[in-house]
Formats: sequence, structure tokens, C-alpha cells
Amino acid sequence: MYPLFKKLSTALASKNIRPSFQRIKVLEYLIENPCHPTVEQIFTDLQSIIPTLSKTTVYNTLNIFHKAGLVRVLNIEDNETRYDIITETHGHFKCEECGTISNFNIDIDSIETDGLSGFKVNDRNIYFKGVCPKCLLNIKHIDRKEHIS
Amino acid sequence: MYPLFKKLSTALASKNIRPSFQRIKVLEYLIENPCHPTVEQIFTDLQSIIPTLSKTTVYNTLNIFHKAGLVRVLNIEDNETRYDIITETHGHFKCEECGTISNFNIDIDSIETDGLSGFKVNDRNIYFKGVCPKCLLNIKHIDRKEHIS
DNA sequence: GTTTGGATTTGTAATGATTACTAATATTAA
DNA sequence: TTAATATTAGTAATCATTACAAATCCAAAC
Repeated sequence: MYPLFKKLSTALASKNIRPSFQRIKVLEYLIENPCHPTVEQIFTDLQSIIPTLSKTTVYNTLNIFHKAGLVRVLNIEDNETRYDIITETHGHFKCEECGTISNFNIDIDSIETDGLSGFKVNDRNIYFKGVCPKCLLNIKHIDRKEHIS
Repeated sequence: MYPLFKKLSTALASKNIRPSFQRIKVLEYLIENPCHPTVEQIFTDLQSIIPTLSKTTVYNTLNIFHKAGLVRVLNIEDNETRYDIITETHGHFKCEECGTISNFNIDIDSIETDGLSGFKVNDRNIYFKGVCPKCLLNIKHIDRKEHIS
């Protein structure tokens, strides 16, 4: 039994989630791939390890993890829900050109808000959209070429 | 011709959107209903004014408005995209009990971020989740009742 | 070790939001 | 008025997600 496996198993148990093989593998995947994967990505990649895996199981597992506060659900864009292991609070940036989602640091708790007195806040999400440096470079190149021709 | 109609018409024209009757009515609806409606709500309510209205038209119109920067798309929860007329930047709070989405003031531009140098930011979104004061009251009542019984 | 009951997983069918597509309609310019 | 173009309507298709039921697994009791 690998030490990581054991560690993840107890982590799940401490949240009252029975540590089945599938659940541990999904958790492991999320930790090793903090790139905000979709259900499709998780399912496809884990199929090589668990050939009998069902997509329903991935959905079920992620919903359980979400309820237990283990993962954050990202709904930046429609029709692609993404999942993120909850570590420290950070913001998400989605590049509108290449679609990549990257993290940035932000002290969410320090944000001053007006109009939330009496509200119980459980979850704070921040996401920005725009163009990442890589794509900005490409766009500039294209612009220059178009200018020359 | 009502003055508002004329005003909305020129507003659309200034964004290079041809001011059809349907588009003006959708815009008018969004302005009069800043309650983050879903496509379903917009469609149902406008049907009484435009009986021949198609849901596809509502989708098309909202997508056009979005591209023109007239509306903000809210994807707080999966499977319910909501639309919000863009006025000033504000945060959104979704009550996990009753589902209501309310606004709160926030100076998004003043937020300090680390890790976004070189990024071109076009859109900033903040949403919190939790329980609104109304539902907090109800939950407390239920708790008390359960405690007594 | 076997049995039993409950939890988990699987796979298929259903749901529901969104998009694709095409014919009909409306609008603009000539 | 006519022709060209944009918009709308309506249906069919797509795709992510959920519902459901049967199969499987697992842990505790015997």
C-alpha cells in the first residue's frame, strides 16, 4: 500500500466519506492535476487506471467532494464545469483566446464589501477574463504581419 | 413612439446592433428587471408582449448583447445562466437556501492581485455564496422548534 | 468462512439548456 | 417596386448532467 494512498484514504474518512478505490483515485487526480479539469478530462484519464469506471461515478464523487468542502466548483463559462482542489483562496483567470485557466493570488477576505451585513458567506469566488501573455504575444505578431502585407 | 423606445433604439445602434423590436424589448426587459433573469424568465415574460417570440431569438439577442458588452453573463451555478445589464461593477451573492441572487457593492478595481502581470483583464467577476438574512431567520426558527420537540 | 444488509458503482435512459440549421419574414437600399 | 440582406421562428440536434435500477462490493454479524 503506497503511503499517498493511505494518506488520501484517511483524508476521506475524516470527512465521513468512505474511501473507495474510485474516490481515492479521483482525489489523487485532482491533487496531481490542479489545472481545473473537467469531468470529461478526469473520466478519460482515469479510465486507463480503472477500465470499468463509469462517468456517473465521477459525477457522484465530485458532488460528494463538493458537499464535503474538498473541491471548488468553477462555472466561469457555461457548458464546462471545472473542479479545483481547495487549498488556499485564489482567483481564477480565463484566457478568452486559448481557454487556459490560471490562478492568481488574492486576499479575498480583505475585500471590503458594502451590502452584505446579515449575510452568512460560505464561499467566495473571483474570476477574471481576458487574454494571457502568451496569446497577447501571438496577437501582436499577427497584427504586425497584417500591417506589413 | 415612446421616448424610452427611441432611447434604447439609439443605444443599440451606437453599438452597431440593428434595433429590431425584439432586441429593444429584451433590452428594455433587462433594464426594468435587474434581478438577473434566466433565458426562461425573459422568454416567458416577453411572450405576453410578443406572442410570436422564439426562444432562439432570446438566446441570439443575449449573445449579441454579451459580445457588445451590454450584458454580463452570470454562471454562478451550473445549468442556469443568468443575465445582468452592465451598469457599475458589483458583486453577486447567491443564497444557497432560496436561490435568490442579490447585489453588493465592491470596488473590484481596487483589489490587489499577485500573478497577473502581463495579463490583459477584460472582465472581473465576484460572486459569493451563503445564506441570506431571510433564510438565516427561518433556519433559526426551525432549529428552535427542533430543539423544543 | 459464510451470510446478510447497506453502500457504491455501473450503465442506460431521461432531462434540460443551448446551439445548428433552414424556411419564413422583415428591413434596407437601389 | 424589386432585389439583397438581416432577422426571426421553429424544429431538430447536441451535449452535459441527473435519475434510476441492476450489479457489485464491502463490512459486520454469525
